[in-house]
Amino acid sequence: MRRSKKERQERLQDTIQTNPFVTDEELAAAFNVSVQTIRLDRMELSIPELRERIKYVAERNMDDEVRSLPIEEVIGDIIDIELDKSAISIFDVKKEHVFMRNGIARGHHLFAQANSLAVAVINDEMALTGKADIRFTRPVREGERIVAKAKVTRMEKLRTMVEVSSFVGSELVFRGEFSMFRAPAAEKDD
Amino acid sequence: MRRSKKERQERLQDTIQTNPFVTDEELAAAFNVSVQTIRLDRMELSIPELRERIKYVAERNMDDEVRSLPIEEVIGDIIDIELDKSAISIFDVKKEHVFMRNGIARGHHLFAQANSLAVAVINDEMALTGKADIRFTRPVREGERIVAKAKVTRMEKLRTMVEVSSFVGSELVFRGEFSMFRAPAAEKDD
DNA sequence: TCCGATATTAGGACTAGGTACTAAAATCAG
DNA sequence: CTGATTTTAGTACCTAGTCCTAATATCGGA
Repeated sequence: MRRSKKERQERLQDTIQTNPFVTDEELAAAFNVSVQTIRLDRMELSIPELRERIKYVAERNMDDEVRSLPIEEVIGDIIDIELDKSAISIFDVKKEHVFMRNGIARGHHLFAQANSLAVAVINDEMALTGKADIRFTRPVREGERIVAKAKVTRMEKLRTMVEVSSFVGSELVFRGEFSMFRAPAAEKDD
Repeated sequence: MRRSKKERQERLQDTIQTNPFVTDEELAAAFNVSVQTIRLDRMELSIPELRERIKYVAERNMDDEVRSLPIEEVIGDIIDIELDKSAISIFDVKKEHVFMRNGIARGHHLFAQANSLAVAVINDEMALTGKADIRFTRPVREGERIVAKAKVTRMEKLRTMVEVSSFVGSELVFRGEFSMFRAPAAEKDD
């Protein structure tokens, strides 16, 4: 064993994540183990086979042209959602999100996460932000994980109010009140 | 012949175009010919096999992801700026900025342009957004050009108020009032 | 109507990149 | 040193094909 099984599996996951097009054979060669070991690893990690991975990526691409607002469009990862009630997403602040000069996250990323979550929580064909009242309460830095919590506070015919609070640990870093328009059907075209 | 070979091949091309995920067997059933005929057709039309098609779509998707994710730098091009007074930037709404299903620009891009401009107009080492009161007055669509105009309305010791109005043509699409903190220089890192 | 050309179908051998399973061998940990 | 864990090996089978040969079906013209 070059390294522990655990480490290999972690790196495997990583490798496949960044390059879903890699075959078991290539992986076996890369990690210097047998193809069967790679397959066992994949099974333990529930990583589908090459063709399924490729298909998944391709399907997501197709969706771009047809389907409705998927999870992929949300900034940050939704970890919990109850439509028209509440939702939680996390967003890891990386180098590309901060000002170079001071390492502080640019406001629009926090806004994007919150706004995105406000859109996602709405249980309708379409949701658009009408108004927003937001407040950045503490700068967020690279490496920090922002947990955004959205709560639907009021639902009217056209307008839905969503309150989003974002935290790093237990500290509030952002708060926003979003007034969302919901459109049950298609166009309100110009 | 159910129909002419020519017609079948045209429809075949069409079918595969809109649904690259279809197998030869499914196509054979659909056109009521044998699988072999479909394969001959594909060959004559130089249409690759299912897996190659899927792979192609998936690869395109990978490219997309790499280029669409980072929201970097100043959002929009600044075309005029007078520090601590006013600034103007333009932002062209492209496919990657809109919701797939309705072609309407996602709010955070408008916010990002405005916020970015509010930061840029501040003549100091550093500027951070403290509060913002924003309003989306009209949906913006793919292909439209947003002109954001920022105006510094009040300057206090720590706080600077910036008003940003964004237009498409002569129509107001977004308005925001930003309360910016300038250069508390956040003692920590760098 | 028959003839040749074109079109279609059938079948076999082979491929990649797997799954699912069994079994043996190697390695680790107490 | 023993028992459990991990790794490797090998088999049969799968899908969605390729490539190739050969037989059959159908059409269009003299």
